Amino acid sequence: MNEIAINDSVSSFIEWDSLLEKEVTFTGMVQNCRVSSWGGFLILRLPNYIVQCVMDRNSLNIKPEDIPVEGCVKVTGTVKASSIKDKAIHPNNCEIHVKNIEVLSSPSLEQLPVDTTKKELNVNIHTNFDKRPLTLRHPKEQAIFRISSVIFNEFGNFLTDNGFTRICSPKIVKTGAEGGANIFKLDYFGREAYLGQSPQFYKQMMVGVFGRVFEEAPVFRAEKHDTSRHLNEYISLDIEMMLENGFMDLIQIETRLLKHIFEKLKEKCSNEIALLGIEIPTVDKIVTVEFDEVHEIVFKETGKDYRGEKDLAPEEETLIGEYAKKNWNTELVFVTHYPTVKRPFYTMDDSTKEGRTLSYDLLFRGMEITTGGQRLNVYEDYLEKMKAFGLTTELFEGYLQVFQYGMPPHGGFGLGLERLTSLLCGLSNVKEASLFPRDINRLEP
RNA sequence: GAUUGCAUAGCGAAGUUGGUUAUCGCGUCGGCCUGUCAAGCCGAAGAUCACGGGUUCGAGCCCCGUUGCGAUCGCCA
Repeated sequence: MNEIAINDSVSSFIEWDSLLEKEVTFTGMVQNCRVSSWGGFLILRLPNYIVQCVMDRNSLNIKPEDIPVEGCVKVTGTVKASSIKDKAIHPNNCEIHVKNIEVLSSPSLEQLPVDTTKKELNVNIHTNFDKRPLTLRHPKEQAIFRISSVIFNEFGNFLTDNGFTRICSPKIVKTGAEGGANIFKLDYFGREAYLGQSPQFYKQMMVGVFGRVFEEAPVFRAEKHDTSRHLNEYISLDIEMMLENGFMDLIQIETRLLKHIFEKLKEKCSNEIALLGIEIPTVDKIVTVEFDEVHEIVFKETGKDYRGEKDLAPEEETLIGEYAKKNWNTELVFVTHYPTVKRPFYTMDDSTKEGRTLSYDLLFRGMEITTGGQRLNVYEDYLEKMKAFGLTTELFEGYLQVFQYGMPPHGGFGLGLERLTSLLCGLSNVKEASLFPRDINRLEP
């Protein structure tokens, strides 16, 4: 038996200012190594930092040219003040003057398949994904996923602070949220099962327990879409809550949530924001527009007549995004009152507007990032609506039971993490905001 | 499922009307360089032009097929 004292030796946050002129030892990966006759510069990738080391050939135990890019090294040296221009390097106000470098490991390849040492990665999206374990090491790729990580965390932090309880619903399910189409089938001990396309049923059931719940988890879509805004597996940021004032409660809380996330991004990701050269919006108001109004605005502005269409075309979303930026000074537009026929059966109709629902999409920079709305909460209403939609109730018994037990007025929304990340980071394809994207062609790495 | 485009060295690209040895940048390798920050300078190696067939005196380039990939639509977040 060994009794070991607990310490913080694995903490990875470094008080650089307090280490000035002091000797330090760090283990890191070689991001880049620029060799010169007098020595050179070693750019070292540490947890949370990319730090510059200075090598003086005369006082170093090894030759700088023997240090391999993407090798792992243990360096010992003294922290000195500095002023570094490279935005990928942080901290940029100090550097380590090294005296000892131990190479712990080296790549086994003679030549790495892509060059991660330059300012831009400069690869096709296909190569980028094929060589993902390497390409993700590029500072700009790292930045995307640090931003994604903060969004994920702050989504949970904000909701937890506002009385929501985190839930983890099953991903192996008996039925999909829409009735069984376009979902991945799998063998479950000889029975047919599916990968969950949405936590919808479970988060509703949990509203009956906690009143306010959220979940951040993957969902699976078997649709053969092949576009720059679709993934077959993505992270869905979901909430579901009791409503006091109808579905406007959802729009209020989503706006406050995004405001919180954006403010935290500015606070925690200033290096990444500067490196990517992106702008995080300031949220200071809510702009809503009814579904039918969007068709009218698009018609008035462009002459393109989508009136009578039961959904928004991607072109319309882009146009209304531009229009909102120009005329309403906002990048976030809530489009409300979508047609009943285009919304799932659990969506509540607006009793004052024939054929329209108490639901909305949130468009950010002209792309849909959220669908939300008020749900039916009376058992008989479900039976009626499902009949009208041609759905049999048998497959949904496990779900529908909750409405027999009594349910409050409630609603929720789902936010696509990769879509939000890619729009914030100015990426041209949502897959670039997925670590290891799954699309119609890609199953690995 | 539909429309459209692309495939040239490890990576990213150029290649004219079909014409001799396929060009450039990065990376790699060798040499040089006292502070870089997409480091710099000199040199070298590296290509079955995706695969199969066809037209032609001659194909990276034109045609057909196959495979792989990108973009767009439907659908969605």
